[in-house]
Amino acid sequence: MLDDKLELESFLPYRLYHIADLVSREFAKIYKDRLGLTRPEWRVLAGLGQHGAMTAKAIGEQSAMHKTKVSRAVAELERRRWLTRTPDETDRRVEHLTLSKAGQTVYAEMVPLARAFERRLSRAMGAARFAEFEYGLERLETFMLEGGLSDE
Amino acid sequence: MLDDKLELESFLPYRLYHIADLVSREFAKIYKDRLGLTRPEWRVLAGLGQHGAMTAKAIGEQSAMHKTKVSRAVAELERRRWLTRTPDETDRRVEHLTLSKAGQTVYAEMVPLARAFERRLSRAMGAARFAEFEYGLERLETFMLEGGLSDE
DNA sequence: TTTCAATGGTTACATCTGTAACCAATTCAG
DNA sequence: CTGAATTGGTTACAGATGTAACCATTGAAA
Repeated sequence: MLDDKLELESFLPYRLYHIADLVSREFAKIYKDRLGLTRPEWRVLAGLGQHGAMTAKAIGEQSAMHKTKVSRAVAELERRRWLTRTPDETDRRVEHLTLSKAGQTVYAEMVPLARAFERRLSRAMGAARFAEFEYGLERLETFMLEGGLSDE
Repeated sequence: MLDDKLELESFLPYRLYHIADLVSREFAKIYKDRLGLTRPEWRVLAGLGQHGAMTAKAIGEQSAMHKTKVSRAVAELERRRWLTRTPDETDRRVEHLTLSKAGQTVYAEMVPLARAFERRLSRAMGAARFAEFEYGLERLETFMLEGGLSDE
């Protein structure tokens, strides 16, 4: 290929972002339709369902969301009574968030949707290639979080 | 793993999106710092540099951007005199966009930055794994654009 | 022709996101 | 202790994005 041109379609950062976006939107369509969740709300629910009780800060860390995003998603889920806040006994800045019964029900619906979606992807790629791909992501993530930052 | 819980950190759509975001932001930092470009502007420039002259519509198709995003990025690049518009001879709705001299200079600066960044990723993953990973993306993309849509 | 649907592109509006400022509570240093 | 710096969390504001409405032009049908 010519050295003074760049083929956008095969440039990895572009490709990666584009495809991630396709996948994410496609999946979001599913849970938005059936459960009325936005992506941040889905993630909060996923965190609480998985861990039982978390602070807003912990949710942000686990799911890579900005604290304002978490704050807003939590407020909305609380409004729908899918979670409740419990003040921490010893540190009154902190609130522990837990899913309500209703929230647990929604979580129980969202898990199989997620599994099914992932299974579709895995099948489309082939299980072996899927695993290999996940490992590639692993490497990429490690690199980005560690060394990637400094110029070469 | 328990069947009624989902491990967010290893859920592919989440992982994929998160890592794509990391990569994209990291790369954006570079060209924003050095060239003062937003992501949509970078993509428009990439399209024009690669193809010479395009309509706004074609740019949107090549780089997977909504037409309003393209419209705004083009307006900004025009304001900086990095591209010019030429009305189509036969269809007066259409404008052909081309890089100005200044625009070509910026393009010439952005290409090596892109290559260098991609090379860093490739090196971090190992060339073989990188290629395998690209192929995985390929499969994923095909699936999303074709069959992925219908419920299983 | 004349009319009506479709197309390239821009703009108005609502929504979402991040930055920064903020509040209350807590911790740490002197 | 007391005051400054830190932390969990919310909110105000500004910027980016998508949806929908729009304008001008073209194509197709009657």
